[in-house]
Amino acid sequence: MGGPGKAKRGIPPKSDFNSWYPAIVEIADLVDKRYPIKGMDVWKPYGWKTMSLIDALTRSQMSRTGHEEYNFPLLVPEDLLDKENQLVSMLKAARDAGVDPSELRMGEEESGFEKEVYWVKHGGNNELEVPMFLRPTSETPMYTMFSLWVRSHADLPLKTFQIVNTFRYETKQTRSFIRVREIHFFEAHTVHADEQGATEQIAEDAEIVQRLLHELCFPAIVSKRPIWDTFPGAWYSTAVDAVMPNGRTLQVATYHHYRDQWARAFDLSYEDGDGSTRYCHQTTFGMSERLLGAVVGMHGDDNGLILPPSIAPIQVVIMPVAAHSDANVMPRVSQLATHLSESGFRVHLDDRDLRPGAKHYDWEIKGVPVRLEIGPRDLASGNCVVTLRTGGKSEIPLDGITQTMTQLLDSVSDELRARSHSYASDMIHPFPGLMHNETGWHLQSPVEDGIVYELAFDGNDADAEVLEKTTGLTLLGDCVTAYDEPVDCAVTGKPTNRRQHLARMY
RNA sequence: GGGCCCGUGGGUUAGUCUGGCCUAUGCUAGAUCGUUUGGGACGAUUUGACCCAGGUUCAAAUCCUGGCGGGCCCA
Repeated sequence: MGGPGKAKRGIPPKSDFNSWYPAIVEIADLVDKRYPIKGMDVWKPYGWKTMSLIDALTRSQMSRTGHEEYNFPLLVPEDLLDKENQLVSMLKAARDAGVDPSELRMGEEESGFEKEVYWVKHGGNNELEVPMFLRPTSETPMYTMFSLWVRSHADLPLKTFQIVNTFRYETKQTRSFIRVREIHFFEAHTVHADEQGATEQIAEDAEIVQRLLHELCFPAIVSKRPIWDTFPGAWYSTAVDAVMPNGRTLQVATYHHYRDQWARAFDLSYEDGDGSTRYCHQTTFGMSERLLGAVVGMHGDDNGLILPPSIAPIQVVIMPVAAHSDANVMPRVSQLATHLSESGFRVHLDDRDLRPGAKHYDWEIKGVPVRLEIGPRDLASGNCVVTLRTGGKSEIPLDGITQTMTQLLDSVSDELRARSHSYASDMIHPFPGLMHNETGWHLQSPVEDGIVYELAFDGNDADAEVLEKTTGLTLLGDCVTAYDEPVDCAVTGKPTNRRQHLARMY
């Protein structure tokens, strides 16, 4: 039998997030994890459509802001890495010369991506003279070409993007959409005449992210990463972190201001109006299927996914009810499906010969925002029965159904935003504070699992390590919304407006 | 980087410690037929598994070694 309280298709409760998440991505038919390579899932049609709709939102933002889509090769010859290494050592020299050593974290990687790339060393049976690697990101291949394309100030700004697969040889535990080896990656790369142009681009990126988050219906913490977490070659990096239900943060987007550091390494320069040669300034903006991971984690519940209407492959599922008892039901239902579909909604007609309950559960697991049913009773009354995935069931008139549908979908989006905003802010608590005595630094009260802590922090790297060591958490960096009034720094005690967060990161 | 655990039909699970009675259990999913159908239907029939390679042994799902795959914890 199985009453209402029973486990449904083996979905663990969402409160057990570490079990719920991996189960739901497969039960909802987003991916199949059984492909025999760790961290490489098969995208199934439902998951791929959802991701494609996220990509479509991204593409529309790119088009609105004048970026053009490119598609660069997957393979990169090894010798191009030399330029990247050159850049890293240049930066290191610059740091050693001019940067306060307290801002540097010891034992930093010098080799960049080298340890986490996949190598192609053979062509057929022959060993390649120049080995190639699979792109972990596309700075190297793209900037090689940019330096050929950019000649004069008239070529600038160059605003490009691509949505491609990138590869990283992860050795840590992988999770669908969150930590994978083949990454479905969006990367925008722009080239500007000067620092100001690049800075404006960063502001545009920030705005694009906010628009996307609005459509995906969840909030995020936007922080300028600490120096030691800055992307190699970047002047500074800004990261967008979603707070997942278990309190861990998930970095869903980053944008980097490179100034002219990469341009110097790749000899990317242009002739200015006055005939002088200048180095370009660049930015990068990256996102991935982690956006989908955040959507899944943020909105789902014990019954399955809940997809925001903006990216739901099926926005409304229509099903006949008791069609066996009235031959007029089916024609009416398919007519309605056609009507809604022609009005621009993503519609699915579920005319499978199953009992209604079985269908209901199917579409709940898949997170379809609106379900619409028509049976003999509705035929008589001119109504249909509407159920929202966020809750609530009502009868509505079939007259004016397209306007009603728009409102219903909007109300689902609004409800998702309200839920995720209140949930995320519930998970952010004030930092309990530190005290110092002869045995060192101690927390004034222990940190809880699954909580993101907010604090004022104005210290250097050594101070940050105190925070990270005592809490076991990671500092996200300077939140873009600072405190209005100065607050005492959690370590140094100096008043500061710098608002930061400590969290366990994915 | 260090430590620990696991691998049985599509999914999940019993059996592994103590080798034989395993021709491998339950649930779920799948197939066929019939009865059903406004929130997970029922009956009958049926398909389907010991990760791979070695080793120990009269005998290996079970013990040993390695590989591959998966998971957990700590820095």
